[in-house]
Amino acid sequence: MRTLKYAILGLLNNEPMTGYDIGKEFSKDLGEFWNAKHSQIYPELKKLFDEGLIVYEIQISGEILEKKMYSITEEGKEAFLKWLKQAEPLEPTPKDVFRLRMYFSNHLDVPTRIHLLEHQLLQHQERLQHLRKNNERHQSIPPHDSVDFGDYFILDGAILRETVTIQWLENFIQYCKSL
Amino acid sequence: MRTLKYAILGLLNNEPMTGYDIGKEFSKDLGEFWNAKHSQIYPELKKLFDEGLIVYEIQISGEILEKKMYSITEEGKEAFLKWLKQAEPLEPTPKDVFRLRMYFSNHLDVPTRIHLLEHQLLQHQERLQHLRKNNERHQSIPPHDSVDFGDYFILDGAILRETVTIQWLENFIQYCKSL
DNA sequence: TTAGGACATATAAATACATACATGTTTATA
DNA sequence: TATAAACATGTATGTATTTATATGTCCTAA
Repeated sequence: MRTLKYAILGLLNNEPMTGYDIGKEFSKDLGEFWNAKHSQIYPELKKLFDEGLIVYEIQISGEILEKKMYSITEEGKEAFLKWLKQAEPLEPTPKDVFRLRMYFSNHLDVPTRIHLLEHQLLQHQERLQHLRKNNERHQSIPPHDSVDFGDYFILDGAILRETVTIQWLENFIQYCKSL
Repeated sequence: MRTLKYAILGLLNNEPMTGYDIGKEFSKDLGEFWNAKHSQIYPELKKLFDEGLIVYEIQISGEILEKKMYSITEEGKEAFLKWLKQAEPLEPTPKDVFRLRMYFSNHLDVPTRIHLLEHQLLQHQERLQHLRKNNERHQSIPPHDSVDFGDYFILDGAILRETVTIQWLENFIQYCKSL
């Protein structure tokens, strides 16, 4: 599917950046739904360059440090927009180790079960708080054609997702405590 | 992390089955949170056998068709239970191509955006219906130490997840239509 | 009785991803 | 002015996963 390809093209379609910058983007809100390590990013950038979808310009930081500032080509924009417009069949639901564990939870004694659930709950509460904090940035819905719109959109989705996960966990903790 | 290893051990901990059966399990409710193709299952079974965590008995179906009925060993049970009890740090949030696409949605004209959202919505509605149908099997919460408990638990989570995804999509469709 | 779908197992090849190795420079701050 | 954190780019190796290739048998329904 080459999804990373399009993630990178999409970022470069907004503004030129370095491989390092792309890695940083993946640690922000976008990282809630897509990410890659630099060991995947740099080879992919080379590939996209070979395909003529991006170009770069070497910039000097300080005295000698070279960085490659990548930007998207016309061909790259076309490829990106073609991908962006595509309506695709639903992907298989994403893997989730914790839920796999809970699938087998009948083999756990009740206190251990509660402990695992509460441990998970705490972490989701922290993530939710973090997401809400990020969301404060948006005072209202950003203009639909601004770069911020997508960020607002998926942050909203991430917050809903965490909220419902927390509900689910709390629900089952309560049930287990009633046993 | 060898998660597939534990998914398989967990299934065999419930009852002996063949590689083919394991594949079928991954196409049921469990598949909402973990799955693997047979090309991954068979080599993993060989590996688990080499590690002494499972054994098999050859059974004949019909006249000649051999099938390997796998069952878990004591060592396998121990390994499985040890894994099951572990409280682990939150995994990174799962990748989601559609949300990645929507992150870049400011580059789409509004009708295309609505079309993509509605296409996605329809598919999630179908999945939700399918999950609800599966859930009818459970008249009430199964006993906490029965094999059905985990199934009920994660089905409930899957239904909540789809419900909130649909809410999110409907919300944004409405917003886009107001533009 | 025959054809199609389900049952059954396996390997090969390619892609995707994570972890580790490798090597530096620049900037802010203590 | 030293030092730690952030900036910056790459490769190597191993693991995980998907898609394709390969080869059958068994069962059910028309």
